Amino acid sequence: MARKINFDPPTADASAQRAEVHEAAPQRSRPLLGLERPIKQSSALGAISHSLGGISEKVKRAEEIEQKLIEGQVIVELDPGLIDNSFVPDRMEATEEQNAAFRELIREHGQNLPILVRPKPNGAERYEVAFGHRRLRAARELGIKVRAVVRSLTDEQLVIAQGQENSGRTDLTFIERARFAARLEDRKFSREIVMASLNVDKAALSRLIAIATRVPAPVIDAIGPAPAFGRVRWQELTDLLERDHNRARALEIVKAPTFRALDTDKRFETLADGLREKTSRARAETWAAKDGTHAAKVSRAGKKLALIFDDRVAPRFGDFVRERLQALYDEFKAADPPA
DNA sequence: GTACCGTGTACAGGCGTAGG
DNA sequence: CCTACGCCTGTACACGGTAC
Repeated sequence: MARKINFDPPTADASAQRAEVHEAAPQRSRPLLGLERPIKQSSALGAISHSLGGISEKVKRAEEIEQKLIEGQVIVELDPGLIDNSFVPDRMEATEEQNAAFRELIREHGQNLPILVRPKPNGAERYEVAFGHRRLRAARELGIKVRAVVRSLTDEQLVIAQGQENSGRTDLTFIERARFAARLEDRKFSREIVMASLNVDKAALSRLIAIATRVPAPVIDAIGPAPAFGRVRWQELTDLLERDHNRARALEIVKAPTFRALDTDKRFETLADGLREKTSRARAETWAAKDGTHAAKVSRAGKKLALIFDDRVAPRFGDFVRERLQALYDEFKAADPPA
């Protein structure tokens, strides 16, 4: 299990730096409307590391992470127009139905949990969201203020907060996580940071990045988040894409209007099926004897090779071969002994 | 040579679902 | 309701490459 990273600097002046962070948000002269409700001063971010072990429900865990991140901070109401999305996107675009449902939830019950933003590092009078993208979007669309906690965060802290919140909630699909990891890697974040952000170990991170970079971006975009498919199926698709001319074929398949009309999981399945068919057909060949009889078919799929005998073409030839498998195997071993 | 890192493979456990 | 099954996820471990 990868550990959570501690946001507090491990130096002797950690408390001084924390105090600075706490003061930073209220001091900035930004058009902050609405309430300013100090909760309590505490070692908010650092506490994440110690408190999540026994909580089983994912949503509770995500909320706990959020609580720790916003604990001790001032909640303000911000104009969504002043807030930009994270510089590293994570979630793929939700469907309009999902957005509408979430919007209605906010409209009816209000925004219970604040989002986390940081002042833009370039000094402009704008903010950048670490987590709460959906709440922000809903507020934008409803034309209402969004309740937010403002913290000064480094780039590393921002992506860790963003990633850990998503990991806790597990509402990012495998490919969304893979993309997020690859984007962080692209931006030269250390493996340490990316591992902490996604809450994965180095092996898992390696797989995430490998898949996100080996599958062409247009293919991922065309498939979408595919929530029904995890690491194994994406790995399989990645392998399929790297065989023969499957890459070009995949790009053709995803362009088709009929493909785009499917939902995201169906798109994944359709593409995988299409590439599998192509692979097996391309590798199936007929073996012809010297007398011209098409006595067997050889079909290769991945690491498996199948021989198919047709009794109508070469009666009993299949049984003949089967009875001699041991002799063939012995001959094979003698000719090609293991190293 | 040793330590570390990234990668790939195999396996076990958990979870959801279909079928009896 | 129980069981079998398939799939996803986390983990352990081995291997190759690289830095020291």
